[in-house]
Amino acid sequence: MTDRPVRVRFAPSPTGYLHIGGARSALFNWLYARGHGGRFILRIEDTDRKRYIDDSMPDILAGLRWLGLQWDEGPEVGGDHGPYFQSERLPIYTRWADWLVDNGHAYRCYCTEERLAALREQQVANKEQSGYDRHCRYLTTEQRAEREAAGDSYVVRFAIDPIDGSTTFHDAIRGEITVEHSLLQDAVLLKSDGWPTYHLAAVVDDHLMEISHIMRSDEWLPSAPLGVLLYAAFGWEPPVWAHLPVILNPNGKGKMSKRYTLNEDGTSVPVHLRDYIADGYISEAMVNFLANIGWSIDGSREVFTPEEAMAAFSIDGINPSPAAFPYDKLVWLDGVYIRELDDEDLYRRLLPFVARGVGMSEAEMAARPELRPAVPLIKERIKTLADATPMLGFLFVDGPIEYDDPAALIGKKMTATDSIVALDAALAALPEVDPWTHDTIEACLRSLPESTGLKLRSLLTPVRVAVTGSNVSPPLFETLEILGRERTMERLAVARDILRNH
RNA sequence: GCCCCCAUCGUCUAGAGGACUAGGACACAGGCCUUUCAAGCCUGCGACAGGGGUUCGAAUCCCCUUGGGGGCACCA
Repeated sequence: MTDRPVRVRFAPSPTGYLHIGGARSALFNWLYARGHGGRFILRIEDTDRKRYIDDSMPDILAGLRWLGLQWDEGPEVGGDHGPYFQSERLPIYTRWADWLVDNGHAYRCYCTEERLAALREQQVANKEQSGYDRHCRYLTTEQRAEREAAGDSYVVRFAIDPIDGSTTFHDAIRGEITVEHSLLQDAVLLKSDGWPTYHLAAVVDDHLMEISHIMRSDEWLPSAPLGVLLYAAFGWEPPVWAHLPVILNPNGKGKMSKRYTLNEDGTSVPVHLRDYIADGYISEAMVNFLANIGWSIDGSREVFTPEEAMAAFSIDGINPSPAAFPYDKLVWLDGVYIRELDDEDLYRRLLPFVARGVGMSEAEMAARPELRPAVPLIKERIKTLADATPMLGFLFVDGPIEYDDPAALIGKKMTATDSIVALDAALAALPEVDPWTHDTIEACLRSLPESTGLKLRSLLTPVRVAVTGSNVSPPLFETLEILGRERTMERLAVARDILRNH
């Protein structure tokens, strides 16, 4: 069963934005395809018209592309096993549903939703096992004809056989798994609107698209035997099954929700890939990070390329246990990748983030001279692209900057007078600096402690706060060079005056 | 409630009966470096859920308990 050409798929349903867990499933499939000379197929499972969301599909495609998970067949790419939207395959499903009915593996069920609801209610009240009672499975030929003549709507249900049996199949990650048929019910295959349910559509498509390995989320595990039974009823060669462990909330409680979840400290952690993109994580780090959840390249490496991952990836190397989302590691890893970027690359990625952060257009930001030289200064200080804005915002203020708390101008273990002395000294010395470069500035400021009697730290703190508005900043001398002499002098003077009137 | 799955540091993980004094990473703590903050380097803290077996020998195999997760739709 593994000697078939490798063809794997990611089959999202356009009912929401690309979920971080979905992204991981896609990545694992992609890694497997790439590592085994196989094909990675993208199929859109849009058979639920009630939950369909318009901008979901574009988001999913954009997310996969952002991660670099190019699909070999699917939307916008085509392929010879299409169409790749289930909504365009309806005749195929009805045809195979009819085939099952004709061959005694499925039957038409005319039960109304009201009857089903009442049945469920009764079962709950009697504390019986809930599930369809197979009422329509045993209808006589006459009864069926009557229903048909009346034009009653129906669904097609799979006839689980035997009713009291069980099905065992092999999961490539967990080994043998057995499920009692009583849990499976006579599942609906075709809804009354003529559209297929997941069970029918996925099996038919996986077969027709010649999918060799099904790697999908854990939550399908209990119903996997239904798929196995369906393959058997059709007489088709089943694929290799592998159920990926779910990703839990960062606190380990419950799977990552559909929307937002709480971090240990009560802050929210995004669950959609688009939010991570917006927060300034870079794609290379995200791919590496995702590959480390439920799988590892070996016991000692955390950082590796996609090429290394695809070469090493194997299904039986997947850890079967659910994993809490290691958010802190993502932050760290993103910093690692940012530090490895060359300055020009990082500049290009930073541009839109900083522009938006300070309220400029990208064109305006691109025209400003400050950002490019500032990149090497913040490279090892940021964890995400978005971190750059609070760190560099002061460079893009043209007038005087505001100090939330003038007391910040006074360093620890310093007096207001000390700060005024420091600022006056800088104000007096800096005009002499020529040319205005970080090392001439540094030489100038380093000579000041001698005349003022202040320590270098005490001298630089008021200058730093005066110029950047914060006691945390990029390296000061380089910062002053980028800011320019004029704005530097202006801010020092304003700060000194504030302190005098303080 | 019933069914399925899972179980190594706080977290992500390595480990497929002897190489385990249980390795790596994040986080955390301390130190070095230092113009702030980072980055970097060093050190430290820290786990085989519990109980029974099997075996000369168990983190590794089996059983039970406990805990966690998932599933029981005309959703995927």
